[in-house]
Amino acid sequence: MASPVRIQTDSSRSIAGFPESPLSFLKREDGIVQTSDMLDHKPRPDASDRGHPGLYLSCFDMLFTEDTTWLVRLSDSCGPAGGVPRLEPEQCPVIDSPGLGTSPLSPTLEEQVEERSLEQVQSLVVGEVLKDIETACKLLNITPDPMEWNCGNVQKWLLWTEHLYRLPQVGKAFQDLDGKDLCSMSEEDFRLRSPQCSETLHAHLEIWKSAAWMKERCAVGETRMRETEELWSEADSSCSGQPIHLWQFLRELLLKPQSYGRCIRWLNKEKGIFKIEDSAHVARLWGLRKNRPAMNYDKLSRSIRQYYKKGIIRKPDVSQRLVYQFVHPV
DNA sequence: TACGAGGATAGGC
DNA sequence: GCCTATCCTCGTA
Repeated sequence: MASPVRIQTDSSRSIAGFPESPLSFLKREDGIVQTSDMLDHKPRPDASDRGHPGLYLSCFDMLFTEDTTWLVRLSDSCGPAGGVPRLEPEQCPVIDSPGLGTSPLSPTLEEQVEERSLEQVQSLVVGEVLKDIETACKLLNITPDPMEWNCGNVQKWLLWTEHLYRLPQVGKAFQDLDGKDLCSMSEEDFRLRSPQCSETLHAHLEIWKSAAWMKERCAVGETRMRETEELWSEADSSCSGQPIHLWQFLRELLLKPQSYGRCIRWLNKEKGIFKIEDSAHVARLWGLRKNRPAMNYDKLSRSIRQYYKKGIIRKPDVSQRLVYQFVHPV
């Protein structure tokens, strides 16, 4: 299996300085790009073994290591004199592969086809990142733009990031910061507060900032927007201002199989039958959502069973472990 | 050992 | 009062 996508911020150009820093380039020497679905979702020990604070985004499915083969390059070419063309997010990234488009000679047909394929796959990658950030925002009930976060939002994001990358708890080191403070921090600032996790946190924040920048500056693809809005309109509980119920949260996860299909999935959507594939993971997500770090499946399942009496969830006719059924399917 | 069922209690809203 | 978290006992696979 080819190595996963890796994103690296180019330290020679400050991303923190925005706005000239869209998530714009993915590069790899052998010209093979992997989409999120191809990636391993487990933290890979080899990165930490090398002493590299690799980011293994179990949800975002992106990677960050010190390996410079992959590069997220800041584009100052989005438009003349800093102007930004109105590009769809899928159009913004440009694959810059050695041997492709850099030859003084006209590229061969084969090269052109390969370049187009790379662009398409890369567009998928960027699209997935944006989509996953939106999903995380909904689950955490925070805005996608870190600049708008209050201290509580920052803590939620930190919890989420700790969870994604199996980091030690770092919330206390950042408890006095809001989003603006966080975004103004350099990697060195992160290092001062959290020597262990500074690179991971900083890089992850840069991805979020880049995504927020793209969302703001680039016209979001109408199709994707519609799809996203439809998705959320089905199960959006976070916009109502009401506290989310567990059954709503489970339905949210079920409606995003691209993100959570590995931990919870429909067995029979028409009948509302679903299976919790990774009980611990679902419990952790629920704990994150509710700010209950001690949440576990034992407690979550007890809450689910409370729905039996209310007629919201029940066990299916043929009872199976970790399988439940919505009494009133979507 | 993990999961399932359900009683009891506490706390937040 | 409702909802959820938490703790508990007991049973089952």
